[in-house]
Amino acid sequence: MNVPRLVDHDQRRAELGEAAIRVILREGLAGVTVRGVAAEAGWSTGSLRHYFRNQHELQAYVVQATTDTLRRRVLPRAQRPRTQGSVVEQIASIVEEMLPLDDERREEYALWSAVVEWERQHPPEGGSVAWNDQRALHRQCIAALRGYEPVREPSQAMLPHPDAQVELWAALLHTFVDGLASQIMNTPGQVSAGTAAQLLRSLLEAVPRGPLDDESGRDRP
Amino acid sequence: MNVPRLVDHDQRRAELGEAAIRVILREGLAGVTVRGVAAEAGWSTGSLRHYFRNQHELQAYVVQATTDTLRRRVLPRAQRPRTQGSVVEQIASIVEEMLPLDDERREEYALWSAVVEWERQHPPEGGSVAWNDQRALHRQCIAALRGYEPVREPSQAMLPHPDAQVELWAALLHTFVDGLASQIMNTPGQVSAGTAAQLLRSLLEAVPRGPLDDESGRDRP
DNA sequence: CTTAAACTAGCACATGCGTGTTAGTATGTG
DNA sequence: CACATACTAACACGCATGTGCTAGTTTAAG
Repeated sequence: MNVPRLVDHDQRRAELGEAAIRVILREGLAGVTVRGVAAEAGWSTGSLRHYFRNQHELQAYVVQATTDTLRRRVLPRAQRPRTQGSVVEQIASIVEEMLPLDDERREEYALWSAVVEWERQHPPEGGSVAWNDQRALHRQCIAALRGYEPVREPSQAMLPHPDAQVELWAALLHTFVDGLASQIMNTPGQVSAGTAAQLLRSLLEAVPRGPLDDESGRDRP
Repeated sequence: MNVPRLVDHDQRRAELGEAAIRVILREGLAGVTVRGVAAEAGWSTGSLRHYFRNQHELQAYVVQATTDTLRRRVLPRAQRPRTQGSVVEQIASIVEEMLPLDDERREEYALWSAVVEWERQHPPEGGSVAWNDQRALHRQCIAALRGYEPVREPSQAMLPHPDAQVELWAALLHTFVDGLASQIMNTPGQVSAGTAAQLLRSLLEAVPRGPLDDESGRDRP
């Protein structure tokens, strides 16, 4: 039987995905058009459409690829051990990985925004992936701030923490960080990276310490 | 001398502005196209372009009109006196006027978003009007929470408060409220109006009370 | 080498956009 | 009534988009 050239579809889609991510960084999710991505990848639209039947499929794939990329890049960075500075300083440096404070993280934030935009237009059934990931991260941070050991299995952080104060302050911090990121991007003239970092630390200082925490009075005489 | 029919340009522009606001509510600022607004108003594009030379002029006018409308609608509502409930409850009900908790305020939030989007693309020289208005509101709220009398002149609230803690917590609250609004709109499945209201109250409870406040221990036995 | 299948490149069509132009209409003064 | 002017409606052009279609090219089995 005759068999023609075979192409690894998954690999071609991945190539297209990378081109599409570059387009998102330049023009946002709305710029992810069939023509635009094909041009960015150096293909013709006809070729592209052998791997994505229409724009919707293309965007859906790109959003999925973006989510995976972000999870691989940001979450591990937030989990790398930090030994310097006070507890607040350590937690702050973790949370800052989610904030658009420099070019690299501004790019990542633009990618998160594209995911959020897509999820707003096409609500996923199991709830927002991006939101749940970020909530888990903040939950871990607040738990650490209150003296709890980090969980071993990352999947455990997806579940509510038994300490209700951890849940509450994780929500407060998560909301605050979202607002901080949004203000840095939308009104950079009013909120600089420096003020954002300061505000973050002020909020963390206000988190009530847990009964297990032995550093509550650390900086006081 | 012959004088043809005269039309009140300002009034026509205002008519167009109202149509454009309806378009923003339906499709966002990007939906404010010459054709789209003309159709919404029941005009032809040719007529519309006698009052707005191009799309930029149209959008600039609409953003200005929207800002004015919002200032007239939201700010006074936040200033109406509240006598029931604890201080936290009173402040919460003021701040909630800024949150997209019901259909009316969701509409207003969509309009604010359009203003922010415009200001991001065309940064105003004196800083973001929307941002400064909101910061002043939150400053007033925190000041009240710490026992200060409300200022007489609304323009005074645009200046920093002498109490540094007021400035700090106004910034924290402002950021938090922005995040809350963004989460309600972007991930409504995760953050409902009810949880948002609860989170707001939890944050307000955490604001340190000022030396002038005589209600600090109000709810304690 | 032949050939069937997979792939590629490009074109065509319909739609929607901003904007410029132009013919036609309404209106108030003379 | 006549007319100059403001206004209205419609069209035309160029551009970008999504999507369907088709002729040509590559590849590997027979």
